[in-house]
Amino acid sequence: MFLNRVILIGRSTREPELRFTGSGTAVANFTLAVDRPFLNARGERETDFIRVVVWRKLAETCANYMGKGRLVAVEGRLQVRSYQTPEGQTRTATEVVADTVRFLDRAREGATAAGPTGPEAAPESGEEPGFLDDPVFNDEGFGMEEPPF
Amino acid sequence: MFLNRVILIGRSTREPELRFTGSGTAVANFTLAVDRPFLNARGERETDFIRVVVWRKLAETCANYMGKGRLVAVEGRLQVRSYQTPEGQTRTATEVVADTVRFLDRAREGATAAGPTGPEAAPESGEEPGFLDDPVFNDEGFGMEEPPF
Amino acid sequence: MFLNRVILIGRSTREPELRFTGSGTAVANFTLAVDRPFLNARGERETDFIRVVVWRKLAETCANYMGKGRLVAVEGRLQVRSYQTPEGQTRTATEVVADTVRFLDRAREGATAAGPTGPEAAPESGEEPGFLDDPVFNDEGFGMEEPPF
Amino acid sequence: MFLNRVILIGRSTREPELRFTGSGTAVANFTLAVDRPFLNARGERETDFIRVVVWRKLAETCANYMGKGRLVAVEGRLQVRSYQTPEGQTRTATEVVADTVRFLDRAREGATAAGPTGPEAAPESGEEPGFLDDPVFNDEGFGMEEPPF
DNA sequence: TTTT
DNA sequence: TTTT
Repeated sequence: MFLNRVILIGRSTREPELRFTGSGTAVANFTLAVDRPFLNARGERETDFIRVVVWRKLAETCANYMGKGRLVAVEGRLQVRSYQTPEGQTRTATEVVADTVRFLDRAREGATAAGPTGPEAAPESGEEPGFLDDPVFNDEGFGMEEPPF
Repeated sequence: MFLNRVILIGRSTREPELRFTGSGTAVANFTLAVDRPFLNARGERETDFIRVVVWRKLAETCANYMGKGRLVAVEGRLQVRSYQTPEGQTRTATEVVADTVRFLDRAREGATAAGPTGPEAAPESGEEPGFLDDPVFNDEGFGMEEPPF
Repeated sequence: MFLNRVILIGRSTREPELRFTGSGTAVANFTLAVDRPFLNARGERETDFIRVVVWRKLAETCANYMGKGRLVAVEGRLQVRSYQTPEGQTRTATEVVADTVRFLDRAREGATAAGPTGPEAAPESGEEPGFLDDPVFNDEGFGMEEPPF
Repeated sequence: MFLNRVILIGRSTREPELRFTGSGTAVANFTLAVDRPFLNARGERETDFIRVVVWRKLAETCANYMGKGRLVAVEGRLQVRSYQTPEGQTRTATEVVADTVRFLDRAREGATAAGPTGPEAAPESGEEPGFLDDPVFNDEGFGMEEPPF
């Protein structure tokens, strides 16, 4: 019996690193800076730095387009994983496994993320995938879902 | 710039412990067992054990009514806190700060949670606050919000 | 540019009616009674009666198991449709297109919903699909999603 | 027994109209254009036009800063209201009662919304409230919530 | 450390 | 039209 839904809007703290599992599945991690909805006792705004994991096509898209500082909306589920430290301690990692990522701003000039196939392959037109005409990316790839019928 | 919303349905793994800050604010922690929405490679269902924190009136309500195994819906925000271990290491704790908790099942006979003022004060009628007529608890207390006008 | 997510917990006001589109796709509608989180000026609790649409396998599951009065959690998107009245007026219908439905209580004895293949085919054991071992139903069928890897 | 949460990201179709109830409570309505997450059978993207209602301080803020075309994130609950047409028919209106609105883009030059005290009072610096330093508006006013302690 |  |  469950429901597990997380929705975040925040800014990426850095370009995600794309890795591959033993069986070749793409996976990427990034961290979202999400401001808290109040000021603390000293009148300062605090920020939660929330780890996000994406898989398959979505991992590749994020690696290509999510430069540092981009504003994104993320939907997913909250996951708590156990792992072993090199010293043999059991530790726990909590992260959002995202199934959808939306880019809410334009990529910046000279953005850090390389684009689909690296800097050399960037389209001359300067068109920026992941914006406007491709409003949403999900696990299955570029912005396409089965319509209701 | 932010949005940070978490919605969970799961079962409480144990009765929350009620504590108080130096300035007397009530706070309670509990863990929610939330099944994952798929079976793993071995055909087993896995579960995330997600830490939840509640404050003030909501902490007291949860301490009183959330026995082990109760099915609850929780709304809140995801928070990442840094803290020091006794050995002086910096570690990170991730938890849901809940602003609303709803009980979705009836309390069990002989439930572990004590009720509003302990077992001795349990109402004779056996009526179970937190169910039916008090369908929602929030930070401010028992199920009341300002209507739109 | 969008995000559109609705999460509801409420009680079904009646058994859904299962219909089929011209091309044979299953579709079902039901209404969820969802209490408002406050009392009105007269001290009464009000209720929103929210229309929900489900498609394909999920439509069949809901038709089979969602009797009147069942407590369910629904996830989906909010949709606004235009349609013509028989008198030729353009009207607007707002409904939640659900992609996930979870049953949060046990089916009642003598429930109205017929079960997978009608009353005659009800399993002798009295086991009630849609509960406990099949905790979630979605568009694709019975409670199975692709795990992360 | 209920949970009722709606989260939307879309663009405002027009400047909200600010009105007041008999007892002087501010209320404003606007419509959000929210693209659907798929293309229809003809390869076109469709859009839901979703009605939103805001009350009190949030109504005033939206009236002041939400020009046509602004990108906003909205959180609230789904409400279904009955009303009478001038011809005496009972009709139903479905809308999102927002408790939080976040502006996700910068106000445009020559924006339609008037600002806090009308066009004449617009700050010379061109600074745009509702952005960056005031990242969120809610029912209670300008971006302030009680911190956990 | 864990719930059904 | 409505659920508990």
